[in-house]
Amino acid sequence: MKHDPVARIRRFNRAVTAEVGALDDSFLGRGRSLGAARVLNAIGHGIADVAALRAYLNLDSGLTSRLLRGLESEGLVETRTDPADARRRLLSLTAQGEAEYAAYEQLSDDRVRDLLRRHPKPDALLAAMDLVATALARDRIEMVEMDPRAADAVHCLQSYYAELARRFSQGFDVSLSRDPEATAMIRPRGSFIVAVSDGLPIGCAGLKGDGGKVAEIKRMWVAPEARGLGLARQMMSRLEADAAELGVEVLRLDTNSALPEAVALYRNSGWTEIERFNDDPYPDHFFEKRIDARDGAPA
Amino acid sequence: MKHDPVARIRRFNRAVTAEVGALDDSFLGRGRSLGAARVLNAIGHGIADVAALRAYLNLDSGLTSRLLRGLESEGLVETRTDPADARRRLLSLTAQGEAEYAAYEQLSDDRVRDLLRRHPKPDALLAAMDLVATALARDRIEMVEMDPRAADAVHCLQSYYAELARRFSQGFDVSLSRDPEATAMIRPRGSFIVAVSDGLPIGCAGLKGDGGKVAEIKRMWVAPEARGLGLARQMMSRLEADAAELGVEVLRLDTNSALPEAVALYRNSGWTEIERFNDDPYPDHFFEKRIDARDGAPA
DNA sequence: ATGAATCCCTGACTATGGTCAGGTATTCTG
DNA sequence: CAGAATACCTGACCATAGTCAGGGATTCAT
Repeated sequence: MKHDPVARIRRFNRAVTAEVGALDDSFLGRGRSLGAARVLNAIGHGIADVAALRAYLNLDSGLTSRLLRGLESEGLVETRTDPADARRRLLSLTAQGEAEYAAYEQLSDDRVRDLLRRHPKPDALLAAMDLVATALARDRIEMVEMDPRAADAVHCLQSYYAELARRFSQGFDVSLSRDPEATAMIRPRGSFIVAVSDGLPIGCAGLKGDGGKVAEIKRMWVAPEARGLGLARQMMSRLEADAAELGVEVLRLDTNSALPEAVALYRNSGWTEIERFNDDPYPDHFFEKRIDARDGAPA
Repeated sequence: MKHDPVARIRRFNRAVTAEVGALDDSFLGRGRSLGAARVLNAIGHGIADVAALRAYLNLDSGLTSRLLRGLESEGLVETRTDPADARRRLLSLTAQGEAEYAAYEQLSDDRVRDLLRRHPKPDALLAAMDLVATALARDRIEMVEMDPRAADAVHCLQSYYAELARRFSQGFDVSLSRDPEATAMIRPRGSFIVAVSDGLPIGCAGLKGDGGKVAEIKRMWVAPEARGLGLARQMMSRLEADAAELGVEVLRLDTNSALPEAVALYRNSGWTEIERFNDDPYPDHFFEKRIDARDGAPA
């Protein structure tokens, strides 16, 4: 078969390899080796010491030193010993290094913008790229606990509200819903989890507590390109563990039949349907789950 | 902005680079350098002489020779001089080479199958990959004239029929439509064009003639992931040139209002709407275009 | 305070990919 | 048929990426 999945993915690989190669070549056009360019970029991206640089680029210690010496002698990078630990060395770009870094960024930005500008459906292209990137990097998805007011969290919450507005026939207005105050989803009262795939936030879920034995799960959302990977379940079990740690014994949540995937998830992961427990206008399904107190850290 | 298009595409690049790198590493696990592995694979894929190999892998003549000598001394590749031109050398795999080639194929197939098997929506993933690959390779789309019974052409035609069946409220049955005989779309009576992006056929269009001054455009189709790139227009102008070469003076075509993109294309590219000229049950719009006789090759 | 661990460096070495200048055999062109 | 062009090869050379052993400075642990 000529148009089977394997042939299609190989075609994808060839296209993408050619693209990456072309970008590398344009980097080479700036007269520096790829290794040196990668180091310069890493430092520009905020890698601040030699150990972090080695880990980030997966380089041998000797090679790292040599590349750094090269960039130093070009006047692009400065090193100084870490005042906190004189064995360590801190890295920074000189003014000239910043300029070179900006030039590299420009090269890659130009390619990206050109690709998008020339495409008839840039949004569809971006969505497709997100889908592929998430699929390829699915083993490297991280669950990060953060303040729900942090940028990545806000990004997820806004996507969540936008999706509700799309799905609910009557629309959705956050102010009408019982918006949990941020501090109720921060320790010691609760917690907030964001699923991050290589820097891009692709899902969130919050545990809203008041210090008592009952807490609520709120704001469960997974980006469209990441659905089906079991992320909701993972975030949920993470929140259950957090709840156990915080001494919570009963979890509750409300949801809406316009979100059938969510209702199905709760039904088959140990939740029992209960009576309405609030007067929020949007939800029409209510669930409860009793959790085992685990060996959580004492408050 | 953190979630802007540039950041998303860079994330895509990182994910894909990591994937390509991992595949290269697994190739390296077979104890051969990447260059040698690439040569072995190219020969396995049917590259049959040294010049084609150089062009395909974009290698220097000296390097090519050295890699070939290496593979020869390992007993994986055989070379013999081309009987038709004794300066040329023909390449082939030995039995052992075939086995090694199959092992490399297996490595890459395994990764692909694993990716698809683990993904919740393999069809969506493949469609996304096709979209990205087509966007990246859009400058390398080829217009190939071929027999409408060739595999790539048949693939396009079947996709076309399937799409009509989906779009027409009454469905679509090829046998009811005036299916042009293949030979009417082959020179000297007509021609058939397939748009190919790195091996994948992504569009087709046929010129159906009878040797006279009037011919018809038939079977214009563009794959969903390639729409908006101007392919239909390109194929059309190619067919017009072919028609001029074949001495055709008037082109006609029929189409259906369920295909508004097509109707719009014809309206704004020099076609005039005319009366129904056949009794095919499906079309409801009919167009005509007078073409200039060019300096086409005399039949 | 002393030995172990760490961080980073240097110097020696290797494999690989890549370039370049010929060189030989063959084919094409007029 | 002579000279130009083509196809492939060899040998010399280079830059880069990468490995490895060891060494100096510093910090940690007991």
